[in-house]
Amino acid sequence: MSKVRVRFAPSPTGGLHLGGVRTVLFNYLFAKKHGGDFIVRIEDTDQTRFVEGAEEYIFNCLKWCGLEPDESVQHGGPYTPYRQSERKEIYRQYAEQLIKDGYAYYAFDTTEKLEKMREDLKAKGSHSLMYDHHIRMNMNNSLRLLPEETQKLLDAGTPYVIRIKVDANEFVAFTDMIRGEMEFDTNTVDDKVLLKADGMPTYHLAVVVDDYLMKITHAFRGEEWLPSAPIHILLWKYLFGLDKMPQWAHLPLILKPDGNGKLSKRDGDRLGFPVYAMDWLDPKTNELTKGFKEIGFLPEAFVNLLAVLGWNDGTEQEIFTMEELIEKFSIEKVHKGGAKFDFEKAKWFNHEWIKKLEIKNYELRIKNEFELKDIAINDDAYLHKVIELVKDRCTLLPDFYTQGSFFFTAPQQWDTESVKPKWNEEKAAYFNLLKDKFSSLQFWELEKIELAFKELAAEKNIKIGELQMIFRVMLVGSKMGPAVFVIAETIGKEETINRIENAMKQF
RNA sequence: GCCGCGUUGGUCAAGGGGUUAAGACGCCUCCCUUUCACGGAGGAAUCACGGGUUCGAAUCCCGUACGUGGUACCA
Repeated sequence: MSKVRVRFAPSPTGGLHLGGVRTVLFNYLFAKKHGGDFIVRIEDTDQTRFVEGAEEYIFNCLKWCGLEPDESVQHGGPYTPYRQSERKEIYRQYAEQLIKDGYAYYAFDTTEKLEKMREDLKAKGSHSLMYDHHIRMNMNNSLRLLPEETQKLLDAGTPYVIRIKVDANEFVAFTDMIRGEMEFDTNTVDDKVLLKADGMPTYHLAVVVDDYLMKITHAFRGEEWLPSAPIHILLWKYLFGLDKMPQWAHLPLILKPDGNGKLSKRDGDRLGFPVYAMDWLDPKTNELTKGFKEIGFLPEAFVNLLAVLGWNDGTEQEIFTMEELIEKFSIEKVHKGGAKFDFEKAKWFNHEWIKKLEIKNYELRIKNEFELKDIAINDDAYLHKVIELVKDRCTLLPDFYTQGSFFFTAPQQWDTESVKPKWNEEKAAYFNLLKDKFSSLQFWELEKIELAFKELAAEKNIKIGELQMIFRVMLVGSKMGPAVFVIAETIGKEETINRIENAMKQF
């Protein structure tokens, strides 16, 4: 098996959204499955959009998901530096090589000139507004200018960009691992900028140069890159040779649950669910965007739900561990079409994982949920027992508080609405006797409690069902929770009696 | 506008010439439980449209519609 390297280039301009995590995940699964290295490289070629702290944030998200890279900006690696701003000179060198070989050229056009060019084209009714072979000889670039003129402009320090020279009437073909044979007509691609006026490369140049230097064999990215794939193929052809080019896979998009379009941060805000893996605080705007981690998702569930959004192993299995995903993942089975994100189903995955996962894997986080609400946990074994009792009814981690708080603190409010119609002298007498009967119990065990309760009910000839409901409200405050005798057993004899007494004062 | 990609229930999806067109989420009904869940049993709901090819099309081909992405000195 050949060595596989995969690469992911998240934009460091903000949080890490679902689509981004899924791209990394598919990279990761593929690399692990084929025994390859997994590289994460950060794109920071646009300094105006770069946000401080984004790299660390991305790595924290990946770590939480269990997708730690073998090589990265943070950990260092054999191909340092990984940060594009630190590789600036490398890119320039290749851009100039292209010019020398006649595959690229200097362009001195100002922004205003370019705008005018596009307006003119529009006015003429042209279908395309591209800077391409049709118009390049009308523009201010080294193809039209005499060599001396070009040199003069360069010497004078005139701002310029380097553009790729795309020839007309050619076909560029490549095989996509998901989509199969792809073919593009070069007449539909323009002379893209490779090196910007500030000396930074565009994505087009950087991705090709980095993939070559870092010996990338497989490159996964979102479908939005498909239209610019021919530029990348051409650069490979001109610079390093097509035989060294990595294999491409263009992943489908994750779409909004309602309406249409790519899922964005705004949709999460609008529809009330997170779009980022973890909380992201934008240092520029001080705006906080909620993350899946913080609203109470388990990383196992998060990874699972992302993996099966746009991929399916052909069986009915839906719950996968990371190990299973690595074993069963196959890039050919990734879908071509985008998928709408469904938060209800996402929650279902979390519920399944809460039920399935060993408690010790998330016990600390539950403890934290209680402590946030001022309930101190000092008995781990007791907490363990409570988790076991309520986990079937918890979807998100904070549900453990709403479902389990009464195991730690006595109710302050009671559902008197439900109790009142059933409450009378007879029942009051029953519960007074029950208290005595409970306190005389030598062993506080489930069967003994239940037996005592039922015996007394039979003796007094009262329906057990009504009594149970009242008993539950006494212990819990409302009509919820696990079996009532289990609750009584768990909170203990003394506490049970106290709660009966307290509640009776209210009824 | 131009170019690319896509389209199986409300959503995720299996199936890729002959199937009663799987399964999951959600929804509804019932059972369990005199609580809320979990669990169990059922139910409603789908091949975008129009032409071909074929004995036969969800499946292959061509159009159309719709969606989506690109069309930046953003990635």
